[in-house]
Amino acid sequence: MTIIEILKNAVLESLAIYGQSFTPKDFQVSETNPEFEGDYTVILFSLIKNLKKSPDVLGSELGKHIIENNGSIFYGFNVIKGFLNISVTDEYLTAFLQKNHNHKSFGKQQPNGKKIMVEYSSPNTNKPLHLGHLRNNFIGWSIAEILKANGYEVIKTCIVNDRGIHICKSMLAWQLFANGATPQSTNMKGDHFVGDYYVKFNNEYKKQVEELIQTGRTKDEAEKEAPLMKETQQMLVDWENNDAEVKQLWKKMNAWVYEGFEITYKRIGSDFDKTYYESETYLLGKDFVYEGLDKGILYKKDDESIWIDLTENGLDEKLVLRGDGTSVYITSDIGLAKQKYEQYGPDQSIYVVGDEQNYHLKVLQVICKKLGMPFADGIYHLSYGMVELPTGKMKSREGTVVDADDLIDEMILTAKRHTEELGKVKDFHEEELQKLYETLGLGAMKFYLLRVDPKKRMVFNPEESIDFHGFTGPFVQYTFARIQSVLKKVGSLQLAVASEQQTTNNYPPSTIHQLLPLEKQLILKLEQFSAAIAQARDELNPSVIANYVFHLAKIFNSFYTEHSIVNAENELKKNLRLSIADMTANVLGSGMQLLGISMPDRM
RNA sequence: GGCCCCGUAGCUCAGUGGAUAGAGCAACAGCCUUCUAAGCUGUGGGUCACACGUUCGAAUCGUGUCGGGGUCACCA
Repeated sequence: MTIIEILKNAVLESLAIYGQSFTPKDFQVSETNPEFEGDYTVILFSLIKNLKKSPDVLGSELGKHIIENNGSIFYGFNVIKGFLNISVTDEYLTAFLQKNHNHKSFGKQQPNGKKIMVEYSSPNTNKPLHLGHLRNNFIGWSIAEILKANGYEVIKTCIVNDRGIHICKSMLAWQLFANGATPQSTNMKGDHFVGDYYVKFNNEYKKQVEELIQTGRTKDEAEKEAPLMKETQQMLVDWENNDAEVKQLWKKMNAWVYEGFEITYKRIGSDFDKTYYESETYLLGKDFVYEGLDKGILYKKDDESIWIDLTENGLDEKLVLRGDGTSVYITSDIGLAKQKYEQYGPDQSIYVVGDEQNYHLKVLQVICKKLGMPFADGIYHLSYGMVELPTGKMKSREGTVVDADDLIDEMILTAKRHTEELGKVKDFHEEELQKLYETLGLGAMKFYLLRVDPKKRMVFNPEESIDFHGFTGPFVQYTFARIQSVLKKVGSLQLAVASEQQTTNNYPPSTIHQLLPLEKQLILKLEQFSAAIAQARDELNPSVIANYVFHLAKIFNSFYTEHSIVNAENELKKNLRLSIADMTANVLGSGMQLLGISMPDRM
């Protein structure tokens, strides 16, 4: 149990003396504002109405009662206006520290038997990944880790959008303009190579449309009649008819893209337990359409197309099958959702998808519900905001995207520059250096993208490079490296002995009441780690963890500057501070691991 | 136009019913003979878009206005 939970229970027990029943939701407990004495605060306003007591009287009575019955945990209180401020005893905190400082998985929950699927990443195979994909990947990966830390079994999945008209565009452009060039012959990364042909297509297509408009066509007509568009559509038809030549080209170009993606995914540490390919799933979902038709949930229009009416849900009428019997996006998505459920039987299925698809995901869930799918209620759209540039949205077609590979390179280079300027690791071998640059560069980038609430849009300014100071990944990594340095200096042997002494022989009573403010603050903060993990799960929000580790590191750095660990006043203090340092490093390490960020021992 | 999201310091963001609204960056002033200065300490910086309302108490909840974005495809 956390201290806040203990305090809440203590309040409830104390309230029982008034003969009324209360629940934990009837009052709030928060951290005490630093300007007042105390560690945690019970807010009394919501209670005084029912009890018809003044805040002062209620606060005093509660405070007294809580301390009488929980003397080993709480020791002093004051009541100011409607706030009851209570202090936590040093005994409790030191005992907590002794018990947990060496506990590597502190804060994490035991398996709870529930299974959650997390779908993220979902790239298109016609262009390389950009900054928006990075945000998606980092959020998805981190959410999976956070769920695991809360005891869930997690299956990470990815649906690759490897077919459709947009894929044919780059295929056609390659056929027309490449003269047989390959990633090898041009020495390019496969996904970038293919992406360039997608851009090429759009440029040429635009020219054709403009020419047609000059001959007097409307924009709509021109867009439909442009030869490139007609050829693309023909190619899609050929693809669906299993035309050998088209399929072969498709396979060849997709292989190039996968090769490129593989490199990027490996660098950023994204991985999946199961990858679905749209080319294999796009035909799914037709069976339920005919079922739904029989049940009268769906209806057919004159042109044989099949629809569902969602107007009673505040949505529109939605097409689920074209007149020619082919699927649309929503149909295969429902089919895939069903397949995922049949294959893995998750209790919940989280879709990490951009907020521009809010409507689509809403429709998906509503249709599944109407069709009586058992997994409908478990669908959850983790809707994250777009990464925008100061000039607005990133648009592939206008070349205003921040390329993922470029950004990663730049981050690693910046890490290298900082490291060389500081010159602290001159004894590192080339391989160690390279690893360090990656750890720091990726750490900075992941932290930057995860420290913001996923739901919110965020602005990235390419002119200002991502920082390595302040509220950043490297700041937390630096704190960790400093601790490692201290622990190394003392030697792991001594630390082991120290912790053994502490658990077998308690501190003499005369010394335990003397935690210094920063020591106490740190232990209190460490104690809140499990609450942070739980909050991150409740909100499906990695930024909770980013904020937590930053604040912990911040307090530690103040402590580190203020008090010497190795040259502490006496052996007891030294052991205490070593335990604090050790536990801080452990918690920073597991917190950052939840964000997909690794820690260097030196930097 | 309908529906949805957002508006907090110069910039990027926390805070979503509690005490005098916080960080980081940027600016300025200090701190390395002592465990890593990618650090620490301090200063300045706010009409929480605006108005009205609910409440003992509102950045937080409600209504309206203004501003920004998304979406409303037989694209994915």
